[in-house]
Amino acid sequence: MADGSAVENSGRMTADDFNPFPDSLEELGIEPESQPAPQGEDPLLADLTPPQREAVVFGDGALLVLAGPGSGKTRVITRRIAHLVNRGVPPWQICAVTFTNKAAGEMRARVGQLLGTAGPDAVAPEPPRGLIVSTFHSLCARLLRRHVDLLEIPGLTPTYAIYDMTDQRSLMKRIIKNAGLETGTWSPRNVLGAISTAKNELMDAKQYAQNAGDFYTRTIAKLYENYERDIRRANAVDFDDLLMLTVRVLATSEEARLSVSGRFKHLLIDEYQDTNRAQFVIASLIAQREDGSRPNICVVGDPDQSIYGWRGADISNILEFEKHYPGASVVKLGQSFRSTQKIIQTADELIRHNTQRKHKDLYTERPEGDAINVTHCIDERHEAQIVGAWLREKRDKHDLAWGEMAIFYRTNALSRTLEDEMRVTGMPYVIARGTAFYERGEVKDVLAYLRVVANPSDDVSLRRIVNKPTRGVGATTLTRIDMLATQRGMTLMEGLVEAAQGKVEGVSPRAVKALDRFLTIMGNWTGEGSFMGADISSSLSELVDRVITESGLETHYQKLADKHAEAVDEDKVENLYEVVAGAKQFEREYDASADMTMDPSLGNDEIEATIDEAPAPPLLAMLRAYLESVSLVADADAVDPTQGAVTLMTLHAAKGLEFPAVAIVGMEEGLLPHSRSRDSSSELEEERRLLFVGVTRAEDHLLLTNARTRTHHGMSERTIKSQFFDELPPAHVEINDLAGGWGGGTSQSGWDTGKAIDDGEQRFVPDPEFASPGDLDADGLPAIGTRVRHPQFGDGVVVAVVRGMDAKAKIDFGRVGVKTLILRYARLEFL
DNA sequence: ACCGGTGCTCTCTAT
DNA sequence: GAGCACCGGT
Repeated sequence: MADGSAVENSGRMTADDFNPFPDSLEELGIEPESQPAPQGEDPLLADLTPPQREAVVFGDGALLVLAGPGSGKTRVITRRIAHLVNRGVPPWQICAVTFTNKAAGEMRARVGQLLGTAGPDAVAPEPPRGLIVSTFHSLCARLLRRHVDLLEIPGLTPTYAIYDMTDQRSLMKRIIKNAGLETGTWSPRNVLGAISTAKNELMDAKQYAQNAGDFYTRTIAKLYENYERDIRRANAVDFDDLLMLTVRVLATSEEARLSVSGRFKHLLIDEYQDTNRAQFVIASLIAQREDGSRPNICVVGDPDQSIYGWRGADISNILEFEKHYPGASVVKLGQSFRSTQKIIQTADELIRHNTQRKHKDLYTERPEGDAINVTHCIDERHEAQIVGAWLREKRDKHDLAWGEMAIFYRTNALSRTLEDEMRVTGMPYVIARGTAFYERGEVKDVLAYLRVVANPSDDVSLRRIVNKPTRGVGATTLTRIDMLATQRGMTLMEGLVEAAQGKVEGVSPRAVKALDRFLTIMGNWTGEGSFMGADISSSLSELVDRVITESGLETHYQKLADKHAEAVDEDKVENLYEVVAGAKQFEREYDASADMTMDPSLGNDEIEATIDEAPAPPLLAMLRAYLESVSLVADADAVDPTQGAVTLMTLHAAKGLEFPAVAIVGMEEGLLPHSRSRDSSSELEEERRLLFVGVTRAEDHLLLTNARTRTHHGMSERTIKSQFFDELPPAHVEINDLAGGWGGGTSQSGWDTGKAIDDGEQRFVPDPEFASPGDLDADGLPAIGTRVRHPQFGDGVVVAVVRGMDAKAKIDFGRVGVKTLILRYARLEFL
């Protein structure tokens, strides 16, 4: 990768965790682990510390590994898997669960390497066939696909779609409106949040309704019921359903549970501190032994790195593991092989400020290392420049590659300024946002077509494409059909079929014709539903290719590009073909056996046979598997240190990774800790753990920055530096104040600038360096803190500025309050 | 039915 | 600063 080019890392998911093995492990950025072992000693154990070794060789039963950051937990899991296989456990009886597809892929590659007897010029050894290394959601999607019929939920079949947040919102929005409620007071986001929490605690709509007392929860209960009704009618499940319905399958069907628990004799779970109630139950049900013997369950995690409480993660799963599994053994790994002493001690000092925690000693034998660099910056652009300069210095002076550095932030919105800076200065960068590619409109269009092909009931996808490209089926037509369909309890697709036959009143002849054409195209792809028609594509990528051309999407986007002649529109056409390419790659890498062996009717011999030679899957099965893998792509899957670029990502996505140099930006009250955690000490502690995770990703160099003013809501606002700065050990920190001092303490909560100004705190006294009278910037806008006089409101202070055509300033006029004025019109006098 | 413009709202993390 | 609902012109 040449300097100056930004890498667009789509993180396009291929055959998810099937077998995308690279030619060499170095390509994946994985260091070969095996080292020459002393004669006679097991090479799997040779370079391990005593506690690591204990965890690897631990026999049957329950094992909890409490692993501090950088203590080699991935190493322990992979060695343990390899050790089990060497001990004679058939690989297909082992199931390991990780947090991301990426982590699963790497773990599988490492196990393959450990077990391979490859000589110097042999190709990279493959992991043992049949070994399952997967994420909870992938595993559940696959299990559910095989067993869903056992649930006997009307409308839910193995071709179900997986609805992401956008799909859910669009569905919920319609439900709220249909219920006669305002989407303002009842925001889809909040309603779905409540439903998600309920599902994570395994509470279905009925149970939720039974517990609903007040008006608010009763309304949510009603919406929950309607949501369930509609998502089932669409033959779809959401992310939480994948877990909840898997629990239901395993809990209600003896056959399903026995087929899973009978197969997986060893269960290993990574990042156990982030499991929720549903995941805990799934693990218990899989691990449960029929003969009453002790479950072979090995969980690895670190309570101090629990950062998904907001998503239902229940830290007591790991804290009370010994209670759940009496007689469980515990191994503690406290020694870090990753970070320098200063970084470890800084992280340790920080996390000690959490009161709700069991202390764990962290230590390292690595060198003392550099001091942690804390730099206070003027604004976010300055901050981006500082980070850029710091990274460049790391490359020049410490000989680091771009791929060995990363920038973390609390919210995705912060990436923009950093991107701009890196583009301008020609520093190669990658944003770890695996879902980004699939969030593009044109890509969603193609996928929506494919989803409807696989599952005609998929209401949300059908609405998206029925008139895209425009074919004369407008809002009026659709409303008519929708009303009829709802009345008769049909799916929207069934309504369209009626309408195309001219059976729906109020649908114009023109629209009837358009619908007929639309349905004919769809029918051609699916072989009229049989998926085996004469005119049907034989391969997945061929189908995708046909969908793009025959739907009219290609022409539509090509016309757009011709009309505007802009790169953005050209990209859209390119992206359509990228989907075809992705499908082709999926085809090549898809291992059907992983799906086939989930069949509960298979005996051990049959599983072995299927693993050895899985039959080619029919097109529909292939399409399902492809859509499923696409739905389950995670942002962190896009992390690839071999791309020769600096990686930008959220602190959440950084979990489990490590880099020689790490910069964490936006260390401000309201951002880190986030404003939403202000009123809750447990949430504040989670914010602290989030920073702890970020800090402990660093091997050698760490930079922490904040900006004195930051653009927020399109407004430039004054900030307060993060209270976490005060929790770092001064001896290890080197402070670099480039923002000209910070008036006032950090203990005040005052993220809202307007409110804070009203309390007259000293910190808002304009800094002379920035608020010198009449001080205007390059855009002719007053700096924050500038004193102004208004003929009507009197004297005031600029507290925020909005750039753009109609530049506005938020001005605090004391008694009169804070006003937002359009600078062009405001009769302002600068003092 | 479609398209472009304007004005409004809400703004975290993510499988 | 983006996504959206709404409105008026074609």
